[in-house]
Amino acid sequence: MGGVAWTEEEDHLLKKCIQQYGEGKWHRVPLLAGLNRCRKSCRLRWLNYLRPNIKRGNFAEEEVEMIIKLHKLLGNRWSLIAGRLPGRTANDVKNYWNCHLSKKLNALEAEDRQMAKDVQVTRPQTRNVGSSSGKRSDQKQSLSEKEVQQESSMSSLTFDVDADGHNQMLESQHDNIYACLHQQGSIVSEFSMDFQLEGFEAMMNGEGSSSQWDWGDLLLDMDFYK
DNA sequence: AACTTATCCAACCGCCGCTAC
DNA sequence: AGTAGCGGCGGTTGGATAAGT
Repeated sequence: MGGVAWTEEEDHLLKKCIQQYGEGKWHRVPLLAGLNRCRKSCRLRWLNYLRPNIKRGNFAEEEVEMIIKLHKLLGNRWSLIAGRLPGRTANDVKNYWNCHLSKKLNALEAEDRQMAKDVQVTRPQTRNVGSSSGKRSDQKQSLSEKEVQQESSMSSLTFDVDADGHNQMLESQHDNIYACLHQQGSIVSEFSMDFQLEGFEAMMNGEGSSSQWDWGDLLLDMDFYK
């Protein structure tokens, strides 16, 4: 293990403390519980091991598929991904990804790249980007707190993209992303998810490992959520 | 059976953003 | 505006165990 393993006695003390005082106030937990552990260790032990309804054991096929899809959308934002998998912790998801999926997917991606060499790919171009732009986060940083509050209360982003005779619409309101692909007035497929807007914006700005994300990926994901 | 190597996963560490002062 | 304290997050570590030779 990467540190000193927790004993049953320590687990019992921590559980008792949380039951008595509730979650939060982690800085006080070591003192209240009488544990010789730092606040972070206590929090982690509770979240990853002692919390009720934690699912242990192998990941189901549906869970693995979900992780792959979400990782494509969100990158290494394990807590957000775990939030979509009841009973799974961010640490579990991260470990599973690092041990099982990253190698597997790297191999698959290498294969894809090889195949894509001979294929000309046309990506949809953003035509109308409502209140959001590529520099949205920079703009937001320069806004006053009041302005940010006003903006976030409106937060509706609409994107209208033409590609191959299809209209693609992506809309974000608060914590929800809605996307649909329609042709000749009728919806071909729809996609809806309740992510935090901030995370979505980060993706749009190409921050972090999510920079791989693009319209094509989203449309691919729509199939999954049909 | 004994040893080596690979894999798994709980725990730790350092950083970040937020809040209060 | 600057700073300290906090919760939270992702990356990394290293001991336990399984698999291979």
